[in-house]
Amino acid sequence: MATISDIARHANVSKTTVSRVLNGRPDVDRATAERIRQVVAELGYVPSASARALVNGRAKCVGLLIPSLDLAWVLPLVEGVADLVEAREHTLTLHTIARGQESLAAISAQVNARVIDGLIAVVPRGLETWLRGFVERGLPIALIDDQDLVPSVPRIWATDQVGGLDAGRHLVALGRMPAAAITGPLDSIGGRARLDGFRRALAEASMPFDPSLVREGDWTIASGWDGMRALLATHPELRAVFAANDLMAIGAMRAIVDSGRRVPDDIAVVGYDDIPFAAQMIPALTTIRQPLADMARAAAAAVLDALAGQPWEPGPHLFETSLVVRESCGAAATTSRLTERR
Amino acid sequence: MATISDIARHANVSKTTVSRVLNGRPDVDRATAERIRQVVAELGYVPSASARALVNGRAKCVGLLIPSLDLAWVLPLVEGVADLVEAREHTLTLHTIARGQESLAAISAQVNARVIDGLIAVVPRGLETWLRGFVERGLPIALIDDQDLVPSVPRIWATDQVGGLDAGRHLVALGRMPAAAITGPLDSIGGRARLDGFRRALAEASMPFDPSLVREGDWTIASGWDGMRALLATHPELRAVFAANDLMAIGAMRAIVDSGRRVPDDIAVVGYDDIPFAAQMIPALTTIRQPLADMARAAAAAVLDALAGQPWEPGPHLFETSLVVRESCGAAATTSRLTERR
DNA sequence: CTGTTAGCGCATTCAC
DNA sequence: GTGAATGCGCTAACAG
Repeated sequence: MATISDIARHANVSKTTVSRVLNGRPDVDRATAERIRQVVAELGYVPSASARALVNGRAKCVGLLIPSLDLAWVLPLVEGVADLVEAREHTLTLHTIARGQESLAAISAQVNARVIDGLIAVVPRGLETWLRGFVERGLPIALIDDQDLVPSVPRIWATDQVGGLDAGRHLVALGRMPAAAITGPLDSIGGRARLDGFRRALAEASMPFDPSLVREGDWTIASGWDGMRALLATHPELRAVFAANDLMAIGAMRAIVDSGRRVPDDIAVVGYDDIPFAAQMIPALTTIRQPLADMARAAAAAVLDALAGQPWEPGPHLFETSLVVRESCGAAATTSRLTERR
Repeated sequence: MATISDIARHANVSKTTVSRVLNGRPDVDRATAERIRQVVAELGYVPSASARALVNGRAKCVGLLIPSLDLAWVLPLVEGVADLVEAREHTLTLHTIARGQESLAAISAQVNARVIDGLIAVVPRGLETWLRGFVERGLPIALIDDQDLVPSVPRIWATDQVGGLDAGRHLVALGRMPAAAITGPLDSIGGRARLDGFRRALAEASMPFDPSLVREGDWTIASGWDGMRALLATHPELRAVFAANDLMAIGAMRAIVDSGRRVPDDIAVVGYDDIPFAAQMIPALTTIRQPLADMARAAAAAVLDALAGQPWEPGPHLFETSLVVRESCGAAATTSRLTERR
């Protein structure tokens, strides 16, 4: 492997000059610069990332921390982040907390060893302490969908309450009452906001709100299934259900079918997130779309900007949700299905 | 940030000695070692990764190259790799070829800059040249599901033909004839092998093989949908279809439903891969399971072992496929559904 | 415009 | 058992 010294020797200049043209400094003679570039190309020279990292104090690398890849809604996030990080010529490292504390310790080690310059985190509860530690050490961080637990960093968020509202309104407009809700954990901001929105939609329509029509889930398919089964048992007259994420909606759909009912004929379901598979379900899932990839790009941009020395913008960055009407509520625009699949 | 010098000073020893205990060398006095460890803990010292990388020539980092995160079957692969890489105390960088040549160039740059010590690649066609280049530069590589295009590296594979055979046998046993097939690209080894297995199953049962019952897809949902529509148009008497991957199977299911038929009542479908969502489809998809996560771990192990100086085992590593019976063929073990969902 | 000197943080000879 | 010196490949003063 060629080093900067090799280039310097072959081009009859000092390492410094080579370094200058490598970093695009203007104060180099056109001719020498060209000659150096020539040699660089001939020898196929590429500067050592570790040497640069050592001297610059930056590895040009950002980490992405996610709870797990099992959660389908993280995929658009990973894609969005990967996209921007690569475009800005940084490396992306992937970290999950699949192995619990052990994983956290590993990530913490990476941070301390300065292998990553910044972190984009999709925060599960219970990570605040670690994250705060990182912030204190001066690590640029952006949080996606967080719990407001780590203040003074950029937080990327979507309009949860509006989302719940739109979901509820859709069901109301379709006359699918009574409608139940399977919520996210109610000790999470997002979980509460989505439910609040839903309740507001009912209130708008002067529909009574029945607490027994609400089941608290934990974002998993299994909890959606459980919640729906319970709901169906106690409220056989149900006409619709709003699940606070698509995973739970999928679980709910299964429970509905298992009970011998049909979607959407007997029960309408609207989900939340618009994960890639929502459009592939049969019937295709009507859902509240979060612009996950855009949110991810915003998060990545925040830490990348910070690393580039640009103004740091702590606080919430809000993104808009939107209702995606498909088949699971019986109000499908049939043609759209085809479009989505090609 | 504390450096090794700080530790040395605080512990009244030389940097050399600190380095020794840090790297677990035996030739250090018990007491001094203990004292040093003490100081390290107190100051929360963590060695700089870049400094180490520079002097060791290794960054303790391996890259994972995948075509895209949109392909659901890569998820278990990413998980498997992430799992093992983390366990072996390395960093995992993620690379997609979402932006085509540009992406490749970026990855190539990373390799040349020595940010990664090894590479695990899920090889789409068209990458052979790049990959060969990496191999020539001495980069440890493992290939998952490759096309046999890069010889002399470990290649992780599953028993494609057996998979196709099992799928065909299942349909034969169920009496679901005539059965069609939507294949992968027939210029890929895997695509051909799965079809060959399927044909063998028909031959075993002395069923005639009708070429018009075979449609070539490209692994995408859209191609599964297209293929199924064409099949249905020309062969309305169809009773079953074998799709060479789950994505195409999902597309096929949609086409079947769009045509007014039902799965599995009218047409049985069996897929291939067992992606996470296969079990969540309604009806749940019967499929040929590839132990994707295990395969990924094997790939990761191969490059990690190579990096650890252990024997390099080029050539194919074969994994076994297995039939997972769910609902889409009408032969469901009903209880299993619940188990899978919890 | 260019080269000399120094040092980033660590591991590794080689002495002692 | 321990330490002083040297260098990994690169960038950053500081001179000229």
